[in-house]
Amino acid sequence: MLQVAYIKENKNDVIARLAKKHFKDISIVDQIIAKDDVRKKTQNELDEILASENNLAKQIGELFKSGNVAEANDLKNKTAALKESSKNLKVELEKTEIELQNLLVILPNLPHSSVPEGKTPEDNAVVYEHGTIPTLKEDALPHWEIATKYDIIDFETGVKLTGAGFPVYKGKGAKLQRALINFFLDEADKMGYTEIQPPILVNEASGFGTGQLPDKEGQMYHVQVDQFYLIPTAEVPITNIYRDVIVKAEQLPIKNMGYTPCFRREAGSYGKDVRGLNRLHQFDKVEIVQIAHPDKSYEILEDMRNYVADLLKKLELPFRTLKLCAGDMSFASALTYDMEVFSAAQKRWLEVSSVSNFESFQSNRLKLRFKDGDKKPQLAHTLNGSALALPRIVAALLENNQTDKGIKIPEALVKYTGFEYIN
RNA sequence: GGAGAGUUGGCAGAGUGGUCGAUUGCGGCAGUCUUGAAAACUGUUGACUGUCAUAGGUCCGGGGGUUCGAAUCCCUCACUCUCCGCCA
Repeated sequence: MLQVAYIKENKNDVIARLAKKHFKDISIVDQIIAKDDVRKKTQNELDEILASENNLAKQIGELFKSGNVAEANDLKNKTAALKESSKNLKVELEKTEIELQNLLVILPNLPHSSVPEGKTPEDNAVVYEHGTIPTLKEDALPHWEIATKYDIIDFETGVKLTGAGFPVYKGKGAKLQRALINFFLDEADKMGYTEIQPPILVNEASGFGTGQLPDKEGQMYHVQVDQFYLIPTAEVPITNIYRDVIVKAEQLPIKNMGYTPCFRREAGSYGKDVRGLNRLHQFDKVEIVQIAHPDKSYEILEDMRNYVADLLKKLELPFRTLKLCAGDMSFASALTYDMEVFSAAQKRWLEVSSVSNFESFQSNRLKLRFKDGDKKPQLAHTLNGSALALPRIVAALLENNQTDKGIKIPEALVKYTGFEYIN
């Protein structure tokens, strides 16, 4: 959520940047400014009346105390009219505030100045490439066939137990999952991130805090009897730890990370995108989250994306880093890097990580602030990234590492899996 | 699931209708003293809104009500704790 004061002071810049993000309804900016003016005016009127009310109440109290009942009762009558108008103004103010809020939540975050122009994934800029794309033999298999061949992932049984998109990992498949999770956790730990094991069901306030609610309500599984939501990413609980929190400036940056299963309804997805492990309803992910001083957040974003790149190098996967164009970025992001690994048998790039700086967009909603000495509290910046999501990593590992001896496990993972080949 | 108690400022903890945005202690910050530090003493120390700056307004778990006036009374919801039940 953007701040009204910022919108007012930088109106033209805000409009230009919204346009860059291909936001359609630019008139909302003017509506917000007008609505806030109404809010201020109503607030002022109300405050004046409340001040008179407070004043009268004080006088009445003193009159009663000094036994001057007649005069006190006289003053009491005067309060009736004031109460009436303050009551009306309160209703009006509340209505205006809700309308203002409803307008504010429509606006996406503003793209950073370095974000490329563009509307679709084709406009994303490749900023880094690493590794060579392996040339596989003619009989190379896509990962869903490899999974069946070695009996390590059972998609059909997942359908039986739950439904499509809930695979069952077995034997070396399950061990590979565990190995990847531990590898990712250990690597993040080495980088000074504090490991968090959060709840994987969250309440409505948390869903709102990180922006999944109200707009993406349909993307989360909802436990209706208790009004809980299954988390679509560990970002939700790990970031909401700091909802309504004022931290000390010296504590920044705060670096947290955690492994959780993630649940996404993915309504509307179909075709090759959902084949095999490409898109699941339940998957595992290690997420890294940082809370940063506004002056440092872009430096930190670079650290984070380099960290994710290093992970992919250690896994010996060919990958590229994209800087997303303004039109392809998520609602809340100011700058996003996507990491894509090349899946050799499918012959396509698969997104395995997304690293973003949200600047103060999330923290404004979360009321996540920091305090520098005795200066006024100000909004912190939040950043997060997947480091990493498992399924597509597994897909790429299986497809790219097909050898005569079976699927070769990358060196860095062997001490976690305890085996060198899946065969 | 049943019964009871509670929710106050960074923390602890007073406050049961008026001068309470809130006693006090701890913690934090500043100063005195000291070569420096500790101790001691003194002062200071919430957030939001609003103003050029003052002023003013709002906030004592959330929401609603009673009253001229509510942290304090009433209703309601949420959460926490204790006991009982169930149980990994």
